[in-house]
Amino acid sequence: MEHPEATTFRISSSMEDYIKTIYRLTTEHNTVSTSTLAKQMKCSAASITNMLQKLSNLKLVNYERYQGVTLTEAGDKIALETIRHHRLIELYLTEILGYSWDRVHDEAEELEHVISEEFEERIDKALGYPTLDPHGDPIPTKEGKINHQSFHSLWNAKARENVQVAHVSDGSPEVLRYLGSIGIFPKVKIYVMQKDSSEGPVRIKIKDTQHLLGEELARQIFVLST
Amino acid sequence: MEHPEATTFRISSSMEDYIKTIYRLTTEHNTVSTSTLAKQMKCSAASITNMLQKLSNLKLVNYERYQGVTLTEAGDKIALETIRHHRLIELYLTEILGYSWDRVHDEAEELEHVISEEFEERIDKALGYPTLDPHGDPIPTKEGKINHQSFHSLWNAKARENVQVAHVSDGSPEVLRYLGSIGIFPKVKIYVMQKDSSEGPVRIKIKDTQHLLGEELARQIFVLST
DNA sequence: ACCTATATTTACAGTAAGCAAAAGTTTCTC
DNA sequence: GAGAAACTTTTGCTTACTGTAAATATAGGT
Repeated sequence: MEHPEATTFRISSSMEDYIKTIYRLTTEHNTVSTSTLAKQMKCSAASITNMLQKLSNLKLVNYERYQGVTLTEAGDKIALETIRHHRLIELYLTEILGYSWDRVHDEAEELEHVISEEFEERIDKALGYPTLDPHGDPIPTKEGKINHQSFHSLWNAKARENVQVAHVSDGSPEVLRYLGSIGIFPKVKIYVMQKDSSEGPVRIKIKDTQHLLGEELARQIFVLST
Repeated sequence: MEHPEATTFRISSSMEDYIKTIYRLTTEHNTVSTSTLAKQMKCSAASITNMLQKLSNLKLVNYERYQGVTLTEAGDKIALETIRHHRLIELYLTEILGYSWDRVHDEAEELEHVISEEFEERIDKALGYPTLDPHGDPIPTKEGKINHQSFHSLWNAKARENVQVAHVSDGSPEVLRYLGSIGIFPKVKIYVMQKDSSEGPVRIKIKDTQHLLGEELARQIFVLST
């Protein structure tokens, strides 16, 4: 039997953004510090502390002063709902409305907080119940399940390896535009030609065309060995 | 030569809602009172005064204490932009996403404040640059032109008149569901059979089926004589 | 172990909304 | 045209979020 445990209080857009960011950062490190959050959210550390105290009172995060923060189960659920909205919207914008993939993030960032359950369901259906967003990131299910897959980044690939793009970071429009221009999208096959030192660029081949990618770029491309 | 006169300050969702409401009410009466606004916006008169002062400082409304309010040209422009968003979204939700017409208002009310110029353009295009929303209300152009047409309401129709539905009020989901259930939509032809006193219901025929409509309902249906 | 540098929190202040109650203005009525 | 009623504004307080500056806790180096 399910135990809905419906949150009775109102969750603001702002709170959703904090929770989403905490979710992302706790998948990389076990716990998140105030200053890390401040940097990510581009706001002062004091504001972070303030919000963490509020979220802690609402039992959405586990928070002890000076000790960093993690999400509670309730917080996790909210994070996944918000991420589901975000990624469904991103995919809808590219697939149905013809957006280029570097434009969808900012639009989704706003829309994700206001769409209704019905809107979510209808675009999910229109998209054929997809599992990946335009950048290759998994879309959580309505029940809050998500496929955590840890790919290695192209930067760590070995020379003479055949790989397939799994997903790319969706943070920077410039990066996405460049990657698109050289044909890097999820599912695309790449041959790693050369990877000399740990500092020099990686040389790759996509459909017979060679490219050199610097560290910053290569680190944002996540691949699967084939 | 155009004179863009771009507003440099930030217009909040809340301000857009006030402006939209003032717009609607000034088409019915020349000037709008604080209390009328308070009733429409379901908030206290004090809050209205407060916001009118703010909007007045931003030169979006003409406001003199105790004397009611109207929109300035800049305010009018914002109202029309917001209404354009609202109506395009409503139409998109019904035409493309399959919403029933009684569900679209609340969703549009939220979305209208957050969509980008690009979103607006893309749904406009997807809809084939439409001019009417699902309730028959005109969609302002991007330049802020709108077809003001004053129809008479079905309540004032004469017996033995053939009329065509032009638009219906989109305020109440219950009303819209009922009207939909008896086949009343924009463009539909109605024959007014009987209209006795100024109080009794109006008897109409739609596709050989008769219906009786009370005053409150009939007043929300606007028609064109044919 | 102590002292300093860094990280975090507290305290206080500002903006944007909102409401109730008090005070002020207009309008209606006789 | 004076008083009452109705409406509007002012005042003062509340909530939500954000920021700066000062205070405090933790952690690293010797």
